[in-house]
Amino acid sequence: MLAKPAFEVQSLVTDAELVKKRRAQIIAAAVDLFAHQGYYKTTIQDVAKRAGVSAGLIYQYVRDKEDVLLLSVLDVLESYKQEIPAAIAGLTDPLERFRAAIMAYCRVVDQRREATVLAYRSTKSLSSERRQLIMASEIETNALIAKCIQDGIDAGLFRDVDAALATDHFVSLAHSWALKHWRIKPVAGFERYVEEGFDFLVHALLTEKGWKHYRKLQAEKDGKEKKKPSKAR
Amino acid sequence: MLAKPAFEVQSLVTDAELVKKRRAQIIAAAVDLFAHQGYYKTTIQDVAKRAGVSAGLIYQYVRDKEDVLLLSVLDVLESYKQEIPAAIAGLTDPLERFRAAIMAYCRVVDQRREATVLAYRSTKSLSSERRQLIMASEIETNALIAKCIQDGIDAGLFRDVDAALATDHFVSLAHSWALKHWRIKPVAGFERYVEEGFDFLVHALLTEKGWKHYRKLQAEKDGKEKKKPSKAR
Amino acid sequence: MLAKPAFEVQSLVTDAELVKKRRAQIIAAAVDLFAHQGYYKTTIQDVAKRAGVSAGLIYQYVRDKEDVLLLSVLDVLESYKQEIPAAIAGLTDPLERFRAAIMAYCRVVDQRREATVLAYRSTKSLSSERRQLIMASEIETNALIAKCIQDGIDAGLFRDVDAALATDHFVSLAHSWALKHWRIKPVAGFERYVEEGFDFLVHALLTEKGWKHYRKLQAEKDGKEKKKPSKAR
Amino acid sequence: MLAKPAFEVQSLVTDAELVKKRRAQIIAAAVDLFAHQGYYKTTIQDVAKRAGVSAGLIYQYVRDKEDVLLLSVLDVLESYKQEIPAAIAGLTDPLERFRAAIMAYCRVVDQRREATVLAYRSTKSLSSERRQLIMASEIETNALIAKCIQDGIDAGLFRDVDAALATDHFVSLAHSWALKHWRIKPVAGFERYVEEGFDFLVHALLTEKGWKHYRKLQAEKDGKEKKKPSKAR
DNA sequence: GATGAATGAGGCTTCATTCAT
DNA sequence: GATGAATGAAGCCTCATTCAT
Repeated sequence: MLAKPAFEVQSLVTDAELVKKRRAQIIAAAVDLFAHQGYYKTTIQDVAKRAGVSAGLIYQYVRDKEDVLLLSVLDVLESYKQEIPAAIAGLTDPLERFRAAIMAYCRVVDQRREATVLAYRSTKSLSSERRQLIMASEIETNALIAKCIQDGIDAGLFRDVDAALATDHFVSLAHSWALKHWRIKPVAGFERYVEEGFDFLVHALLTEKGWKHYRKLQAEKDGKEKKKPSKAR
Repeated sequence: MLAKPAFEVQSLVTDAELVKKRRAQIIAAAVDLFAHQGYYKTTIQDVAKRAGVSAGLIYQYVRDKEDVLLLSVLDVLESYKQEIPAAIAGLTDPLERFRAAIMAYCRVVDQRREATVLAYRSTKSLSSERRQLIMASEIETNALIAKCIQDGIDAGLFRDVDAALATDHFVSLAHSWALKHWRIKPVAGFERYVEEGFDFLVHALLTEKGWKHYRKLQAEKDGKEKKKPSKAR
Repeated sequence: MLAKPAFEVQSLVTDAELVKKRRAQIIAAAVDLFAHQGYYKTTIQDVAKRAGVSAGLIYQYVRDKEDVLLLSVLDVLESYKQEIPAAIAGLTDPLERFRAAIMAYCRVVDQRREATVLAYRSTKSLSSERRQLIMASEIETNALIAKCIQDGIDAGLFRDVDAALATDHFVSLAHSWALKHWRIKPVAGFERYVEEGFDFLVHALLTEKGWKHYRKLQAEKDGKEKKKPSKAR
Repeated sequence: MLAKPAFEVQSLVTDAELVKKRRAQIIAAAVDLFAHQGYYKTTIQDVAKRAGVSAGLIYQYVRDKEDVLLLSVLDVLESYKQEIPAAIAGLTDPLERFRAAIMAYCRVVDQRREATVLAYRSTKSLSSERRQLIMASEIETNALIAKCIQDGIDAGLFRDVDAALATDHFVSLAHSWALKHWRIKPVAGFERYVEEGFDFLVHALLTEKGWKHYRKLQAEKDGKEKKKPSKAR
């Protein structure tokens, strides 16, 4: 999924349509391979073979191997920036919006679990210049979450905490699912992990007023679903 | 700091004392280099030079380069297992113990920030067999925290949550300081990050009874320190 | 300047006029690039871009990259064969003709200094078959000079030396200006280099009779120019 | 022949004796291959094989392939700087010394004909920094010749010409033997080429006094040798 | 005739590992 | 036990050449 073209990376090929197509091909192969065997253990030949192109071709679309990594990581991060807004579109209640945003974040992390780990591990392998792009993308995503929290604060549902710092706890929730999957999965499936994780953290955020609202929403949900009552109350 | 010898790694040299000394030498150099330039960009020759030994020597104390990584990461993780018990020794109050444990965790992460990132990034580079050792170490550390939480639950100070899952949120707090340092540092120094982070998360844990106790402890602390009142209440 | 079409090089294109035009385009770009960055550091893509054509096009007018080099070097050598006869046309005095020939040689070398160096450096890079063409061209040029010397000998102005061997000294004069430019230029500009160089070498050639004639010509020239009296007498 | 160690090129190996030996090995192979097939057509693997070492080894003694070229060319140029002083040591007569110097120059060029061509062709392939070293070496050699000429001028044997410019003509004589060998060899063997070449050029240099001296030396030589009377008188 | 995307062979270089001293 | 020179496999990247459009 090549969300937003990383126009910063130059290509020798001029046809924009082709560049987009080829890059998608290359990045799809690269994300897959990098995520599973790591950046350094994956050769450009591997990527080429997986993408069904020649090794030389890759160098018509990226400058070097590191560029492939950059594009791969950006591709993952861009998918966050796509999914979160999509998930909260249409929702108006601040608490619901916030919940939906976190759930969407967790969901996309789950869908691209290995890729998320890749993004985590590989940023340091990039040149400082390229690392900036990654960081910028991460900041953008965080801003989406922070906005939800701030809206909750403004609505009196959340305590008046530093939205940016609070954001990190929820972001960590999503990331940890990928990073600590090996440990968490055995004790809790994705659903329970996310539900309980959110429930736990939101406890730290809700005001008295927020509490009532939260319980009402839970009740509605439980009514509809009649299942998975969270253990923590 | 080579806490507990990773006896699993074989050495050609028999003198245990010498093995310990040489490994400490090698690992100190390796952690430093791996943490700053990454595992793959660091050569064995680099490590040898930094450690003040010959490249050949290293192969008398480890099987291959990956062993050096394993020992390096274990070294970092061991330091967690050392610091946390040391920090809570002597404390009896469950809340105080828990707080001290988390603070110690954060502190050691801060002291070895780059090394913590190394541990995070590199686990996947290890062979599955070696990765088990890392995971085992992490589980041990987590158990230290989980025990504190369980004690709090048993004392009626914390809600009856899944201690293992709750542990993760606090562990993430410590790890995030290293992983997201570039983003967090500018908005909050270590002290504030840790204080507010703990305060935020503990909100999600405290029972009514726990609340009163927590406030009393805070008051005592503030009384002693008369500074840095946390913004979030 | 594509003096005489190197008809030996085959082209896929049949229209002779077009071949001539395209080759001139390609060679002009190639000479420039080869001369400045060397044959091996110049890619066909470079040449194509400079010539304003596609890389594929070049292969419709030459067999391979070496052909481009051959044509480039021939182009340079052909310009010698053009300039020298042009310079002595109209002159009848053997000494004047000789002088004019050498001066013309030096001048064209000066005008295409980098290209001359290219011709020097690159002959060995060509296949033996192609090298023959280069050598043949050089021999032709030398013959032009040798003829002048022989005429001088026949006129009793020059000693009865081996014209072919004597030719080399004067040819070296011209070539050295290009080859040793970096060293000579700082101590002597083109004018002085050529004047003194010719004056020096012609000393070795003149008979008693030639001497008188030479001095008369110099006097006439000095009379006209009233400047730059050569230091060597 | 590794005349003077090119200390400017760094090596990873510390043992100076070994560096000298290995470099000699590598350079001998490289000069040979570069001279015959050209720098770009020769691979490092070729050099390694010819030198009887592994490809990796070479990189313990040079930084990159260009360094091998630099050392190769310097090696050739250094041999000039060795031979010329050796040839004139013991001689006192300025004309004899000059003659001996030129003859030595021609002789060493003849002995390392292909290598001389290499030096000529390859200088431009070097980075500007490395090219400086080559130029410096060439200037040193020229200074040896220029000194001889100046001595001849001071002794009243040679005309008062610019010694540096006159040097070039004689240097060209030596170089041309290598560069134009394919053309000259068929018409004149080395002996005749050098004898006549020197005789020709020295004509341009001698004063009346020098002339007499030169003829006397020639007579002595002819008396001793009773052969090869030069055609030019 | 012209284009330029695609190919893939091949070279330079690095570096984990070995082993003779 | 320690050294460090030597090895050689392997990877990134370039670029001459081709060919479908």
